[in-house]
Amino acid sequence: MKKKFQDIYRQISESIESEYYRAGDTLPSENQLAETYDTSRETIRKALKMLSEHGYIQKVQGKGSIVLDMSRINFPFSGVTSFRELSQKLGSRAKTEVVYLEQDLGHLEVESMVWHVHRIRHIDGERIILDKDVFSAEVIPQLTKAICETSIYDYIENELGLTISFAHKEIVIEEPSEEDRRYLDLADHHVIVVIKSYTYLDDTTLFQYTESRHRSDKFRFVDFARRVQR
Amino acid sequence: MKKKFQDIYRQISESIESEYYRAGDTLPSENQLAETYDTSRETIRKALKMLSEHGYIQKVQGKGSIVLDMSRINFPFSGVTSFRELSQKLGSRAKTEVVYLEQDLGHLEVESMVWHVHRIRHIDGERIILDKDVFSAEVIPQLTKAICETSIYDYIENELGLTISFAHKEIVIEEPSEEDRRYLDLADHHVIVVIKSYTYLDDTTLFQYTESRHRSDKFRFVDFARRVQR
DNA sequence: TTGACGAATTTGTATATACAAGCTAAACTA
DNA sequence: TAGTTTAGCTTGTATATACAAATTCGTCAA
Repeated sequence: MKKKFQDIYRQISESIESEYYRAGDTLPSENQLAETYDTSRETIRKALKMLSEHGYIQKVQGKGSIVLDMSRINFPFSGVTSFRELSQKLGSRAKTEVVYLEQDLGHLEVESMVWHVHRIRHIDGERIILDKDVFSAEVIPQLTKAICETSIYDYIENELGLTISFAHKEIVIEEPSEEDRRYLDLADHHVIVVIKSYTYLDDTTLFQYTESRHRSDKFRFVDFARRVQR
Repeated sequence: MKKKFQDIYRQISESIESEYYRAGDTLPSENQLAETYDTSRETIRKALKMLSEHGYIQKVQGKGSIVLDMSRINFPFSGVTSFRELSQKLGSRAKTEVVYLEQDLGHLEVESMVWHVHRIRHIDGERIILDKDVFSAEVIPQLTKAICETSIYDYIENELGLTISFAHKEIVIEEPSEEDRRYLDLADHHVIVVIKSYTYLDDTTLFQYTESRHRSDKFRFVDFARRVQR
């Protein structure tokens, strides 16, 4: 199937990012867009719903769809994103170093075989982030240093054909552990920002637990949030 | 209008929270639900979409809608939420103290009249959070100490009839300022978690800038996030 | 001039139909 | 028995229609 509404979403979001539509502008009406893209109004509405959820536009009944100012969202950390995808924005400034890779009998929801991966994320030559991952070996039978250095998410989605779907995340502040001190360039920063996340596949199986340990001065979390209705 | 799909969302979400449907269960099919609630399948789908976005269920094509384990989300901070709404979960353990309330010519997107509100949030008798708000006086003509002590959001939505819609948020770690030291019980915690947020109304007007300054040991950010498609 | 009213436009909700795509389990075949 | 196919279920996408609700703006009247 074509997934027309996703194509339309992509086209309009690109038009907003390239500033063909500017912040404050009103998009063409749903009926106009339906004619432009030779489709039905409902399909347009699905695309606009996505744009609204991702912070591109605000819909106002009776008025239209107003383009929002996306420029403030310059570090889209929200959502489930891999360091690989993030580092593409940083370019050559980011590097990954695998310091530990083992398979053993561990605990991830239930007792079973798991992979342990510890990685140091370098940014501008400094060791800023320590990622400690636990992966289910049932889901990921094989794991190599090369995969860990590039992108595990890429491997899971494109090589294994699995679909990563959602995550529970938690951010807390901790004292640096002995391990943090060894692997990170802490200087005189005396706290660590820890992002703990449980990541799930399409079929709701838990396949990853991560502790992403950040040097506090380099940590920044940016989010776009809609008010939830009660 | 009735907004059937919201009613259905509420009913099903309550059924999940009361554990009528348990984690791992499959909900009745969309066609069955449509018959049960005497409505069309599209209306059911809108309700299920909301449940999915809020982390209640996971939809799997060809299989059904699987109930997720919500129990890990015990401090739903994500989304745009007021301290008032949060403190309801804390019960009598939370208290608000207004330490500053002034109107003057300030800067919120453009030079105009604004309200400045500084509030200390007490939890279990300790001064944990310092909230520094800037409100547009155009949107909120009148503001009293009593309103600031209960809930400004409540006042805006129920008294003024305005609709709070979305926010840009940013979380960073900072050194405590002189003000932080004066107003908070910092003990020997030497960093502050700062949540900066810009909050907007329905019609995309910016009406609030907030710096919510938390003692780091009491800070916890919990989130449910779906993987964004590219 | 000002206010009230109403028509036109825009988004929101509800319903119906059709077919595609993915999963499961029964039926079938070698 | 073991593997394959198929039928029937599930959710996903696309389309069409109808009416409700909110906004905008022109028209009309006092």
